[in-house]
Amino acid sequence: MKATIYDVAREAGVSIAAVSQVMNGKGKISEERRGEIIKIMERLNYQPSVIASALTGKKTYTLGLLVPDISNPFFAEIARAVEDQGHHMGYSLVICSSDNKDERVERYLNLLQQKSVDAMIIGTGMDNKDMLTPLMERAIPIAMIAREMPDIDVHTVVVDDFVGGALSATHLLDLGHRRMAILAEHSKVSSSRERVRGFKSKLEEAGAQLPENSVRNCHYVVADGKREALELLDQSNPDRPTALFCCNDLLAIGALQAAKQLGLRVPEDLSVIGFDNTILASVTDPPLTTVAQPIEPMGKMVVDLLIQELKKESKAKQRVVMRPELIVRQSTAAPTECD
Amino acid sequence: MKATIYDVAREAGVSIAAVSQVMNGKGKISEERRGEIIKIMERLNYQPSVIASALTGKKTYTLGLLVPDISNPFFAEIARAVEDQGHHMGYSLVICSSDNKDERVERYLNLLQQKSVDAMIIGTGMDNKDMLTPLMERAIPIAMIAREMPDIDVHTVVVDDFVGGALSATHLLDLGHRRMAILAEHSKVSSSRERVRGFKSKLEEAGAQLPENSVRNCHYVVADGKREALELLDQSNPDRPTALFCCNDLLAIGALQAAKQLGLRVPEDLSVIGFDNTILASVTDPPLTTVAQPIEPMGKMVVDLLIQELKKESKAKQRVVMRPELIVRQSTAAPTECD
DNA sequence: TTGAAAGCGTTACCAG
DNA sequence: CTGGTAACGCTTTCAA
Repeated sequence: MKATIYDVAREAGVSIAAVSQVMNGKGKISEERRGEIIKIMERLNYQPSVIASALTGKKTYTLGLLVPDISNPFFAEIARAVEDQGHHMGYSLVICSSDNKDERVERYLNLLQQKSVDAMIIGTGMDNKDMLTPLMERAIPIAMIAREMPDIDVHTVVVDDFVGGALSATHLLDLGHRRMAILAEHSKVSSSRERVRGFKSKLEEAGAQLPENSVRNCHYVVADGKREALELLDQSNPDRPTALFCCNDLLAIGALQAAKQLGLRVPEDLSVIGFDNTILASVTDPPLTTVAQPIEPMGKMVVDLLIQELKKESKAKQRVVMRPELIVRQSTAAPTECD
Repeated sequence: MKATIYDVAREAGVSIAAVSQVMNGKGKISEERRGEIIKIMERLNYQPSVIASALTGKKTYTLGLLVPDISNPFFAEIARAVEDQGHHMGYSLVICSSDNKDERVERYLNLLQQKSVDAMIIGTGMDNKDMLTPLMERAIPIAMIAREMPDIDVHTVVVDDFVGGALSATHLLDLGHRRMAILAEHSKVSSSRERVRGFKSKLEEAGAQLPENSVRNCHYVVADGKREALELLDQSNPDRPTALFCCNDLLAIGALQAAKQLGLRVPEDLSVIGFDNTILASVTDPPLTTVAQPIEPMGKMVVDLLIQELKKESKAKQRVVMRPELIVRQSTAAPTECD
């Protein structure tokens, strides 16, 4: 069996208290004893039980990460950034994919609580904001990443989605597009809503108008994006858009596939713009113009915020907004007029 | 504060043992009391502490997943499959990215032990097989996924990598290629070694020969693949290969990028074949011919194997080998002769 | 049926 | 400095 603190104490001929102290560097122990004890710990290959120490009120050194889908490259990249910084600070990560379903969110939230994670990072949307109140009552630090929950006092790390949408609109307008449409995520996703808002606002500024029914809400998967794009690009529609703003790279890929299926060339016949700048954007055909989020800094930041709160070094919840950046690749170009 | 079993007991006017029993459905309790207690638990929003119950010898209901890099789409997809099945069985997942570095593997292995995960899923290679022995001594169930560790008695779920390599070779040979090269992963990765073996064996069967120095070991990132491909495709080389077999999709993407940079058309001037059939393969330019692994069944299988062992329902370690499938897309074609 | 009590492995307080 | 010892929240005998 695994060696316990008792084994070490017995072997060293001291009390468990002494052993505990050398582990935590607390209390006073003679250098001599300390050295001996350490030697014994090594010999026995003693590994203190996180479980036991957590029970006495200490931390579990575990963070929960709730995202819609870890197999979505954007969230996988977020997870990696969070994992790295967490690991760096001595924390490990349990990941949960919610599929944007409230019931799954709730289950996972409960589970993570029962497992006493030290803090929670939430990158998934949810309709019912009350789901977080139990956590807040229990004073479990919470941070949102790439997503917001207004009216709730938690840390938040986001990119300026409004600006990201605006950036895209400006790019498309500059290129000469006037008839555009949007592939948005599920309406419960705050970031997507903001992107749409930013995009529209620039359009209005420029006097351009979105045709009726041209903002499509999709679940965040490729198939949905494709289906909606297919409808939007329906040849029989005289007002067919010349450009599509997609609220994430996956949707953009769906749009690309739809275009290919319809025999539309990108970017000649249709411009497509994505969001997130995941690895996908760099490998598509053609490579995707997209709005980049600074994923790594964002991941690092949430962890820092949370750990700071855990150490009680911080008082107020912070909201940090990072700058998006338009990455122009080859899926956007001036529209070729042919009406 | 959080309600404990004591709160419930006091409120219900019973002993904590009674409460414990209704939670675990053990022992005998009158229906009457049972109902009351349940009511109280709900009223108090009581959530038993996994930590505490784990300390008394029960499980933590947590699985560790060790992969090279969670932001690599292949492993992200694996993680999702594992998470789903785990969640289904009541387990959560802590993920660890090793970057294929033994020191990181070791750190994580220790960490997961200290946190008392119930079992470990390993999808990362390691040089030093002894790292697993402490786990085995402590009887922590281990399963390898998409990777093997010979000489070690653990569950293993892999695709038949040898066959996958052979499939690729056959495809390329049928197309008429004779001069080929390979972009392999780090030599410590068993799956990659097998793929190379399978590929070579078919080549030899056909009397084709790999030129000197044409199996390149790369770390598993795109940049490496590109750099090596650049060398392999060096124009000044009269024996420049007409086809590249890449041991994963990421490497294939690197090859695609190298080809583009050199002005080589794919598949006309160069055929490229990947492995894994991640989402990446379907979106590249051109879409990638690749060998598919049944990721979801594999993820489900490891979890089942492990849980089965945890329940002591199983005796021997199993090794399950699944069938790879060649997915032909547009990155492979007959070579155009021009020597 | 029910409850008292002994752990599980640590931490932390408090006397020596 | 050092060692007892009471928690921590739950499970599990063992009596009653």
